[in-house]
Amino acid sequence: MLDKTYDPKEIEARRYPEWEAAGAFAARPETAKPGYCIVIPPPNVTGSLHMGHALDNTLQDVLIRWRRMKGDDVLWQPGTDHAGIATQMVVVRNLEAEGIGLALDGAAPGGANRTLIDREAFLKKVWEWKAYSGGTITRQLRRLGASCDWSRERFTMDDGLSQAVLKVFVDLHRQGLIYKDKRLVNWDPKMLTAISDLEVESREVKGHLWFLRYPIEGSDEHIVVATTRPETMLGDSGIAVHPDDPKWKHLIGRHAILPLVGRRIPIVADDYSDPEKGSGAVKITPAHDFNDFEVGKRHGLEQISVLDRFARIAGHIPDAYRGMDRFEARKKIVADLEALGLVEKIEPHTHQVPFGDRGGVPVEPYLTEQWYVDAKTLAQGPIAAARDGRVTFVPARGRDEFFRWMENIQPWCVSRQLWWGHQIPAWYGPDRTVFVAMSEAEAQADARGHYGRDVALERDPDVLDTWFSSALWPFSTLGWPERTPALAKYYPTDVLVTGWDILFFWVARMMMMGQHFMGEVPFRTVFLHGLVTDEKGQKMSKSKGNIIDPLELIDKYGADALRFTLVSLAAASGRIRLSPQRVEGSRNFATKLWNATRFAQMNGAALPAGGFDPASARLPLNRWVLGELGRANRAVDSGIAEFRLNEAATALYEFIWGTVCDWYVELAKPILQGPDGAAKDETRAVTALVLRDTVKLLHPVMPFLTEEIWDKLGHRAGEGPLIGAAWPVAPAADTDADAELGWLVRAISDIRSARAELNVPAGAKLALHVVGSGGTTRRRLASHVAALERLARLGAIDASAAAAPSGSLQVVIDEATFALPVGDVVDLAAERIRLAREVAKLSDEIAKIDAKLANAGFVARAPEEVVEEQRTRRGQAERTRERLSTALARLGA
RNA sequence: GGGCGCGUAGCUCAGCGGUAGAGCACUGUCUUGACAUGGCAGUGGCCACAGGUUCGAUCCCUGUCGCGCCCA
Repeated sequence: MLDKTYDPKEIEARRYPEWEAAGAFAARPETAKPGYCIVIPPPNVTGSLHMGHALDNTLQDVLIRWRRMKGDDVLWQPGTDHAGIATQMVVVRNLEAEGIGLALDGAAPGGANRTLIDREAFLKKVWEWKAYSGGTITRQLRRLGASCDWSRERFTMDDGLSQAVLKVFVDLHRQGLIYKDKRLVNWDPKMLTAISDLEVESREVKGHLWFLRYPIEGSDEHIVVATTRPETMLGDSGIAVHPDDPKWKHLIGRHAILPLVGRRIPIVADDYSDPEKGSGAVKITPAHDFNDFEVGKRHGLEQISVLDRFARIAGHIPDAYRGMDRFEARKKIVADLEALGLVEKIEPHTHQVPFGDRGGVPVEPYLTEQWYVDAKTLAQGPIAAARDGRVTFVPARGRDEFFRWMENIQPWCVSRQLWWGHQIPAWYGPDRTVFVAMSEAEAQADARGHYGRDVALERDPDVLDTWFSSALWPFSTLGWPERTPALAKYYPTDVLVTGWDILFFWVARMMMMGQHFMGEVPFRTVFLHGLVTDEKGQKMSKSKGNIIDPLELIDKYGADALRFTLVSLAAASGRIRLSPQRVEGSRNFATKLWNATRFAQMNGAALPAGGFDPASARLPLNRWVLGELGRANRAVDSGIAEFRLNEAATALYEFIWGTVCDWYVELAKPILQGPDGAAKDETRAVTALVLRDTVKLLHPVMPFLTEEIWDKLGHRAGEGPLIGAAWPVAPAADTDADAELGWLVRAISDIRSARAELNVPAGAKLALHVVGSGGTTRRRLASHVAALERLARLGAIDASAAAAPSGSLQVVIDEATFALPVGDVVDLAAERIRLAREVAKLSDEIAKIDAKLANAGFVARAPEEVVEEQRTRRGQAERTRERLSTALARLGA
């Protein structure tokens, strides 16, 4: 017997290790079963589970568990990525606490007795950290119930995956698709590395707009430029004005003399300048601004770097500023210009400033040599695949977003100035000739061929962007470059589940690499979901303090409740507002099923030894619920198959709570608690069957609860754990049984409504006199007498009364009028009002339908069945209204 | 500024050409042998606004207003 209350904590702690130990999550590539594969979007090894992970992985687990039950050989490939910057930061911070720093060129010496460690020693520390703390998030995924094949867990820095990274880099380089270039990058002056667009976040900053006057050469005139970054003026190499700007166009072709520096810089015409903004003239600093870089290229302007990698003033600049921090320099430069009378005005100005999301300081556009991937060329395959449907997006508009990005793609900067990551396999000769090779030995051989002798080679110190290795994830995790059986069976994978936010950064890159190296798309479907926010729709963030921790919700309500909630909300477009209240509701749903199971157990629900064929059920009640089970089965199945997981959740909720608990269980009580016999045997069998299949249907969404019930119902003994059970067959519906139970539900509901409305005491048993009943009604009354008595609180039933007793409450069900004498328990005036309102409601409906039918266009053009339906509805309403009017008349005016 | 999405019950959201739905909240009532983490019955909606297409529009089209996201 089940405990009185459902305790998710205890169940979940017990069930997961059981599954894992039994190998229930393991893929079996050697079997003949068709393969189904999802690769996990690898979380950062430094990460811990947040709500976004909870959603993403719940959706994946639903798909995986469902396909597993449908008979596929599923592989949910788990793992983590090495998160270059994040991990290096974490470890550096830990080392700092121990008084250890990195022996980086130019690193601040820090405290006097600080130890500096070299690259090799540092990497050892990182691996030590990983061994100790790197498993946090995978442990947390287990608490969520994720049925990943942990025996195949991968890490982007593993030997195999590193081998894949090497090969990809070397191959792309040989194919001319990786090259070195000097361009502007997002430079993090705190982390001292280039970072990707993804690692940059715009923050709104209250700053100023400085209007600076630059003297025009050979004249007393000045040109006024507006800038948010006066300190970069040291690197100005031109001024742009709009070609049609009446204020400045006369200066086009002239030169200005850069204050403080004395450089002669040209004034050029470029429609990048907006005459409406600022002063209409823009100072151009090609080495320190992405837009200026482009403008500079168009006009052949010099690229003058005036910052070093710490964002200190450096280069060909007046010595007065040398070595100053960029923000100090800003103050001094503005003060110096003011002293010269060259500051026209200063306006407060709010603007977007790019910050490094790890370092937390403003990112500097910085001119450096870096390694680039020719993304434009690699994007052609993915664009074609999305166009011809080899890859589909859910929802479909993901495809348009994908095109927009892919068609405007920029070269991808893949080098990072870090120690933790895949070191770039490039070696430089004494004259900086570069040799890219799989190993130092190969590079040496190449160098010997080039120079005609052995030379000393120096390896490129940089590492690759973490996304570079993540891009290979769908095939590197399956063993590539080895041709493993797993690779053969599971590539292309089936679905990639992720948020909109990394569609470009990750999905696009996996497609580029997958198609280039495997010749096939990495996945068939990209399933995109929204961002989880708090209940006010605010993005969760530490600084706002509105983070809802999934683990806290799991502790409080259970993983199943959290999963059910997330799946229910998965259709919400854009963002998913999660409130603990909603999770509480899902926990209540779990409790409801738990208690229905208790009821079944207490009433001897069990499948007969030889099994039970649903088609053999005789009782309309049982035939009806089996039909409903079949409908629920199809709704859940198609909901998951078509990625409308919220519809699957709704179907489960309605079936379990609305159909089974509210009606089937209640209607079955008289039988189960009545005399022994065929009806009782059948109902016990059907109850058991419904419950057995229900937990199967619910299992992908609520795995723990269902596994527990499955076990407690005794199925585990014969059939093994639920996780490995087969998806149930949907029983057929029976229209006669549907009609009969529909009638019964209507009769009970209508009687209950009337009673409640007239304040008939809940416990009062009323006699029922059915007037005008036809044969079907009389037969139905006879077979459901016990249910009616119990659920509608009735006493004696007269199925074919000649007339309604005076002082009756009256309810019309089809052709019959159900009269329930209430005597003086009830105020009959209230009943008259109630009936009159019912009549009025029907009259309204009839009038509406009449207006439709009177419309010649409707009758002529609407489909015949729609018109017919209106006529039928009108007829029914009319007949019901007549009977209600008669009932009303019977009460006297 | 460019692109996209969203305005449906008090709140959070489904639905998306032919009778407006759910959860939560709220009201009344019930300690009935599965369940008070519950039962039963209710209240609550010019489906943002204005045009258009259509026999018919919450749903399709156009515009307006409001909100959000992404890219500049």
